[in-house]
Amino acid sequence: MVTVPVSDFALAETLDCGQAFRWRENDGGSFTGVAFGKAITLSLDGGKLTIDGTDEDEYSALWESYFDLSRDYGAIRTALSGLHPTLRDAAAYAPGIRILNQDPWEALCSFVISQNNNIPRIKLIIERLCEAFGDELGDGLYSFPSSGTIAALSPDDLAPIRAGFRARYIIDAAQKVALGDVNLESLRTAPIADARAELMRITGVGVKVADCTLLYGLHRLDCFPLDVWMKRAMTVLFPGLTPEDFGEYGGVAQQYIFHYSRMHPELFP
DNA sequence: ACCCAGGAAATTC
DNA sequence: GAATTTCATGGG
Repeated sequence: MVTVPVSDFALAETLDCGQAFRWRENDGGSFTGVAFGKAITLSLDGGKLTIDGTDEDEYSALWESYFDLSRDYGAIRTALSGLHPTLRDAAAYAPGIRILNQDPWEALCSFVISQNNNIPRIKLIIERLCEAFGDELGDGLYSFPSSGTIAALSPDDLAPIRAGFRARYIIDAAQKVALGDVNLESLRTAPIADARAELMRITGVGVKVADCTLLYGLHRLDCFPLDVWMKRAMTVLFPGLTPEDFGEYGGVAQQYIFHYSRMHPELFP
């Protein structure tokens, strides 16, 4: 168990805003989930974050980075708020959002599953994937299966998770990652256009899934994924602006806007 | 029986 | 090449 002071961080805003799919809210507002093969429970009380299921060493090596706790999101929010009044409103609506440092393979696989799908069902498919092919961690929790594990499967093997037409996409992604044909780690520093093109060599990965992988899996904070919600939001709330106009922290802006738009569907008749 | 879902591939024009 | 159709599944 570890307790640390935090600011600009809210559990529900960060863990249930569509960037990660494996965190569940418990009674009382704590969250339980699995990342990098470790299960933890988080609670936040008066600016103090408590993580149950870890220790100081693991916190420093993993969770501080996973939750991006050493970055000054207050400063990012201030900078973004000056760009556009509606962006200021969106950032003020959920000021506790942080962009997670997820495992790149998990992010890639999750956003392949996300295509033409809705968030509740995305979560169900991913949970079935983990339960069937991940390692059991106790308490009904499972790790996300490695690319090597999935690479050895056939579409028939994946039938029980009911991913539909995405099954063969999942397998192609796993094979390219497991064989090193696509080197995810090299995409942390590659020029963003090259990184996107490399990901799009995978069947089932287009611009949107590639950008989500770069932002949520490789922490490329300038990536600005455009899904159906964001396209609507750009047309209605930010006419004339492009993703590039949001700058080096465009990905953070994107997440503020995505969450704000999803919580205010009445803005989009 | 519709329609849609954090899209992308396959087909058609 | 750009526009349209199809893809598998579940929920409303």
